Amino acid sequence: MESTKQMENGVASIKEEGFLSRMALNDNKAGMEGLDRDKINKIIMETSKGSKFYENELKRDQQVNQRITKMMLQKARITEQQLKKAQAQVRSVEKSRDLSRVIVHVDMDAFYAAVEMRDCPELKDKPMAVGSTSMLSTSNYHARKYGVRAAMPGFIAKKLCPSLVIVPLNFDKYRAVSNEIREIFADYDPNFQPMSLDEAYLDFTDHLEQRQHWPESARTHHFRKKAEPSQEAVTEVRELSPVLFEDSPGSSPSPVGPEGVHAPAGDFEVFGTSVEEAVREMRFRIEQKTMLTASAGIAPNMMLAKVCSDKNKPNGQYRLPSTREAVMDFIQNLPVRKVCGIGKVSEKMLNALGISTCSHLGQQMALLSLLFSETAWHHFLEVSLGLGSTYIPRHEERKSMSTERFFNNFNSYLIV
DNA sequence: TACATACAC
DNA sequence: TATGGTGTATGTA
Repeated sequence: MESTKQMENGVASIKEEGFLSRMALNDNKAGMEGLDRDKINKIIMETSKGSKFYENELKRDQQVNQRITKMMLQKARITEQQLKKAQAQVRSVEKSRDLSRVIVHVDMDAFYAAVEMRDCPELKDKPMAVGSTSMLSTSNYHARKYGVRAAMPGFIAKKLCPSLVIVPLNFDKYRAVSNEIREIFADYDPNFQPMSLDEAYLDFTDHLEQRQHWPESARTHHFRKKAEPSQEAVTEVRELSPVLFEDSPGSSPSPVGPEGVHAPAGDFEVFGTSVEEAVREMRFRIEQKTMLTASAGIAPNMMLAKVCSDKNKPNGQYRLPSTREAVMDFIQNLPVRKVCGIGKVSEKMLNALGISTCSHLGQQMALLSLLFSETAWHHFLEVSLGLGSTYIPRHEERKSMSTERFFNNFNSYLIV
């Protein structure tokens, strides 16, 4: 009874934009909190109206709406048997919970935009995006305040922010930086899994075990060398690191960590042996090597680590403790849309059922078993319990990305 | 098997 | 003027 009531409330309170939700701004990204969605969406709609693209999106949205009405018709009363069956599955899947691994998700902050800002300091204080007038790949945090974000066409972004500077893509540069950060990743997990040029999953478990026996010297890392006396007046190099966000958490704030970390007084810093310290060290090395910042999430599985890496973005990290209680707590109010694999369509369908957070998901497993395929349902079930993969497939095992392979071959071909 | 849809980057 | 290109996974005819 209680759950039905909650559902009705849910339906009533869904952020009302059932109309063309696929076109609306997706502010599900760091640096986009508290924007005037209505105003932004109005501009997006007005600019898009009548275009071929708009008509197509309209059609697709209606298709999804049809799926939803169909689903609502199927939404018969849940039998006691289905409820029991769902509960049994929950218990069984719960038993598979594995909290023994330490998974890290690393993600460069506004990657392409940050590279361009690094190489052209004039861009630093300006709202800018990388891409073209027809499509943007990413935007800096300045631009995000205007609602300008990745996957938005440049001409619409220009309407939202007339002073926006659009820089064309320099893939060769991003690829070079990517190689640099991957070298660092490999020191922590030789089998790390890159998801794109700027993002990877790492299993830190083995590294942490080794690390406990490491001397300080192995945990000491130097700041990028300062100006040589012979060189022309180069100011403190750290200042060259692009400032992404005014109140950025920063990567080296902890003057005294839990393990009595050395304050970064000299030109080096000693990192501790905990996970946090190891990850902070990795981010420090990335910043020193590339002058770009990364964010990271630490959790017992990939699904959670991914969500965590977004939590203190940019230039921050977040660790979710490896206890069932901490995980369930974390999941509680997590919007389903934040979960990797749940996109705009799934979100809309779930919303129609009054489900917007992961705890709602858990409350409605019986109903969902009625309306979704076995695999989709199983995914929802795992999400609602905060479960995810704890095994990161090694490099060779991965289904190769053709572009990656192509470029690697291309490079070696050039070298020869 | 072939095609469509959803999703991610 | 104008809304990517490419890969994986899944569902269906």
